[in-house]
Amino acid sequence: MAKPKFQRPTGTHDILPQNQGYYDKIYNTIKSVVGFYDFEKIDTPILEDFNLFIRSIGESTDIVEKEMFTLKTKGKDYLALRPEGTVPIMRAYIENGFVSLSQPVRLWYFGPFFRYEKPQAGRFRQFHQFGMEIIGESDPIVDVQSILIMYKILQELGIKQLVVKINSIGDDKCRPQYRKDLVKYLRSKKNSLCGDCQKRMKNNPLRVLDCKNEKCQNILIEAPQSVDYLCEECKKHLKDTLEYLDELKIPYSLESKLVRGLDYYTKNVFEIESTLTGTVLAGGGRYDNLAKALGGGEISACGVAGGIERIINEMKEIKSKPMLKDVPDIFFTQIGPLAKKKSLPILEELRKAGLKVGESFGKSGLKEQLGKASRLGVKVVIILGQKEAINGMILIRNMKTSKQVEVKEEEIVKELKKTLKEN
RNA sequence: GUGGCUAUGGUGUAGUGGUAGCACAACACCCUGUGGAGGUGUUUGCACGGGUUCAAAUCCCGUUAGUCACCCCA
Repeated sequence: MAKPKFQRPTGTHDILPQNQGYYDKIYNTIKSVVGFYDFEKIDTPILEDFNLFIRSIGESTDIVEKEMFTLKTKGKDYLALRPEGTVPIMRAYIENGFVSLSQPVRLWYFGPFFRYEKPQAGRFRQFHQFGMEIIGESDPIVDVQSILIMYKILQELGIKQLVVKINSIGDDKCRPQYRKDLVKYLRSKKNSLCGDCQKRMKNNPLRVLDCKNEKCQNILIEAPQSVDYLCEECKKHLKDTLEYLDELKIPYSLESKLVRGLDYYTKNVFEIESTLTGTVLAGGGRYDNLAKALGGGEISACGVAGGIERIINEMKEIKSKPMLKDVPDIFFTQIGPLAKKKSLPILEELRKAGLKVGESFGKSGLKEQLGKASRLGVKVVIILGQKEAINGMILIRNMKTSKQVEVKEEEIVKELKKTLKEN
């Protein structure tokens, strides 16, 4: 590397032209799928009140404890770069009075998010997520719709080897008892747990469940499982969810140790994983307590979010093609100063007529210009030379047949359309 | 926050202590009037800072950055 004076902050990326096609393809795929399911797009600010996230995500979660980008404004507001999408949307739902709309409200989003973490595969400080939230509905069928929609989007992007991992972590009625028994069990084995887990036991005991330390995993084999503690309501919710999934023939596995790091989840939590690479491409769940935590009412909701960069990695892995750049059909060449002067207005005329035209005005040699046209693979080249410019004529060259005709300047649009049609 | 690995033109690479090379790309000219070519030429580099040595791209230390793993997560 030279020694650039400035470089990107750690964990951020320039999305280069050659990668834009992936973002475009994902965006368009989402748009077409969620459009069918009647979702509407929402964009929330990238900056939010810092406390919004503490209230909702949980004070002792990693996201809040160490992963937020925060800043103080000149007016002394304490703000944070949004680390995830669900909480701002719930805030917007409450703030904009969406309770009075017909429920549920279905919203989707696509945009950048920020977490102060050490970058590694599929994880950056600025990354992109998209997601869907269904707010104001408690029926498990919308949980399944969330899963289905995400599943279909991934499939339409070419990612077919997928499995849904699902669990229920209960609600306010049944989770406290489970937590109590789990802590009791863990405490009895405390000395065999890893250091991290001893800490988690206090702050966030459910998190011990997905510790990857082998010793901890061995201890957890005997640990109480959340599904055994579910109250009638949560149990039915999970059972219905699984039945709907069976009906859709979506492969899933019940993962008693799946928890997820955000405090606002209740009942169902799930992840969609690539069986090819083992990467979690999307995750989500139900969050019936979030609205209340933010000062709204009792509002049931459910959502799912996907990581764009992880999906792009996966697409590259399986050679799923990005969206292709659309190339012009026509290329404009000019020779001589008079032709050059006339070329801009003519080009404008062509643009207005809806034709896509390439050019290389900086070049003067016809050979070079034709060469570029040829490389682009255009079908038709317009040649405006000195002689033609004086006579008010213009040449249309068919690149396939190498035949060219001379037409009047004012008939250029008509003649071009005719030539394109013939090809 | 912890640990492993890596760092040579724009890109991809060779160079294991002794003259920094190759390919592609870019640009210019051959060439202001007809096709992806060719020829000729030009530009661009050892991440940064220290140390060892007669001599460092090469060995050592530090920094920075990248990457991978842990933590956590999309």
